[in-house]
Amino acid sequence: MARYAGVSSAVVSYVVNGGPRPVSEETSARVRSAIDLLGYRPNVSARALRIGSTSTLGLVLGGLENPYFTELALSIQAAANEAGYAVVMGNVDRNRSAASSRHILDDLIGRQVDGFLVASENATADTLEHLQRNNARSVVFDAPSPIPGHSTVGPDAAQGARSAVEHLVSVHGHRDVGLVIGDDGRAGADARERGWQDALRSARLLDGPLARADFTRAGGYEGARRLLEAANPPSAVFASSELQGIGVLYALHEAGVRVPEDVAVVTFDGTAECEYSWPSLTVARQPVDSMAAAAVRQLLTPGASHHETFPMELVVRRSCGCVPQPTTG
Amino acid sequence: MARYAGVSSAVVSYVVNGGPRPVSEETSARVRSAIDLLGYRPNVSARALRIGSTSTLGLVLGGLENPYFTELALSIQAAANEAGYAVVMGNVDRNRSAASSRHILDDLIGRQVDGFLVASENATADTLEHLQRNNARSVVFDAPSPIPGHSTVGPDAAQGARSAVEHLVSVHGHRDVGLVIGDDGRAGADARERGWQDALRSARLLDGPLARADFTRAGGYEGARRLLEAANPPSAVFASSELQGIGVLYALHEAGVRVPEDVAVVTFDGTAECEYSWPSLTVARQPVDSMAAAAVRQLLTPGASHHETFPMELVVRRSCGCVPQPTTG
DNA sequence: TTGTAGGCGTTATCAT
DNA sequence: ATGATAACGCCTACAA
Repeated sequence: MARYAGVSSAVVSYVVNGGPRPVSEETSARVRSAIDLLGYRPNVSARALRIGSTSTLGLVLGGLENPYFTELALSIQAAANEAGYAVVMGNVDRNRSAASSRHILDDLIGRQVDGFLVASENATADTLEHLQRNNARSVVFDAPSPIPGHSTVGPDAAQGARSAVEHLVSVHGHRDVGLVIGDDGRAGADARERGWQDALRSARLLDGPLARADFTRAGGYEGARRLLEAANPPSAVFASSELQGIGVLYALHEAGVRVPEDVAVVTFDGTAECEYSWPSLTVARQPVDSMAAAAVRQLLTPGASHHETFPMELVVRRSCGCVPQPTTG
Repeated sequence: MARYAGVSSAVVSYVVNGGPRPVSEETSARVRSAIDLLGYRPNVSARALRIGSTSTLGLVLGGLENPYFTELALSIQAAANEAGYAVVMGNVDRNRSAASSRHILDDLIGRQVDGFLVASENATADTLEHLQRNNARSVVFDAPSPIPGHSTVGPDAAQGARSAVEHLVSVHGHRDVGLVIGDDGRAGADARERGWQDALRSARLLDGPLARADFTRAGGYEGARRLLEAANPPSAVFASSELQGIGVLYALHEAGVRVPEDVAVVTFDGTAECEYSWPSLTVARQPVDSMAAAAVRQLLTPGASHHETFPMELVVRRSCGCVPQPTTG
């Protein structure tokens, strides 16, 4: 006990956290030296027990194998640490069932985390309700749209998608732009799909062909295969997630189709992976850092819940045709 | 307080954790029903304070932007959860200085984690010593070689590298295999470099050209550029990390060099990213799951510290020349 | 400015 | 088989 080191008792508490009461410079110095002499560290469990706060946030997130989510998680980490909070990952297991996700929440609740950061894809009605029942603070990130009664943060996905497709149309003159997108069972519900549509319609073009497949590399591959097998394949493709974009590229290469000469590609998300794909992918990039910071801020500052939206930025690279290819083909 | 719900006191403890003392079936049932009636959850902080254990492991790991480390972290998570432990990430920030990494450790120590999983690249003498001084259990993972007095887990990197280079030599007949590898200041110290050398020498070939660069995509790009600029570039390249392999591919494409026809490539690590690169990368794959499980096991089971090594597996794909290319070039 | 003491929710020991 | 009770380490009135 550090108390024996100096001569004081609860004064050490005052010193450790600029306590509610002032301490004379002299004793304060003595305590501090004793602290790092004895290598004293406040016991977080005891503090948590007393205070009722663990300075810990729970991150509920599946699919960290998607580099976009990895980046998001890292940024959230950084933002949380910045604010003095640690992050414990909500047991993101590969095979997430309803039961397991309930289990995850209960574990985190039991650990007395001060708040929950829930990825949109994990924010089922069930989950949100469970959280509310245990009156836990929470914010949903990567949210495509507001969720009544909950704080949400997300990109302006429609705008991002639109800007990518508009680039294809107005700069490169494509008139037939296909879409590879996920299938959440609600056709047309995805903002990315709307953005793609908007861009085409306001250019007075017909909706291009569309392939629904998983939001994975394999899904992108499969979607592109379907597009290619048509009698009249499109001259450009918008892959609505970077992972799919990578798969699209693979399918195109495998089929001997040149990118961007034969088919141009643009995509959505924008991690490091699509910077070093070949060709490098033109992409509507998510403002990951800003969104992460906003999510943590919303979680930590009291106030009415609302939806916060962030603009996406078009990053132009080779796959749309902007950078000349080497003299290969 | 759940105690008022039933009529008992510490019996609830016995029933919650099959306690050290038996409980009659009748009261046990009464307690259990009270528990989920009141939605009671044991307070982990209090338990930790009393018991001295938090059922939490600290993961000290920089560079999660490398998908190999992401996979490793995920597997460690899974293994830890399996064993009933949560994982809190050791504030992996982008700009890790000595001071910050010390700060990370102290935070984790204060949180009373039951043990530390430290990535080899973060396991500086300083860090290890600090851990020992605070008598914290720890294990170093992704360790290239034993560290006296510490538990370590790592791949048999020399064997993995050798098998990749041997494939190039014996199956595809390459006689001039370049190496792109990191620079840790100790030339020749890396087991991957030794494996590459061994494979060449036992085939009675001369050491190929060698480029040292960062273990990143950009590093691989830069290394490949240097190899290409030589008057006599090699006919094959071993990139000693997957990230570098991706960068090598990019540089080759950009220069209009065909892979694998003009230059073959093999690499090391083996996450999903190199499965969908073009061409897909032949790779010596790390046994991520086994290593993660072993690290957690070593950390949790008492016993003398030792070094545990895991064999790597060669995954053959297109970049070495095994799969015929489409009729493009 | 500093010391004393009570209590946060658990578990474990000691009685009963 | 179960009820009381002390103690884990910290924070914070309150007293000095």
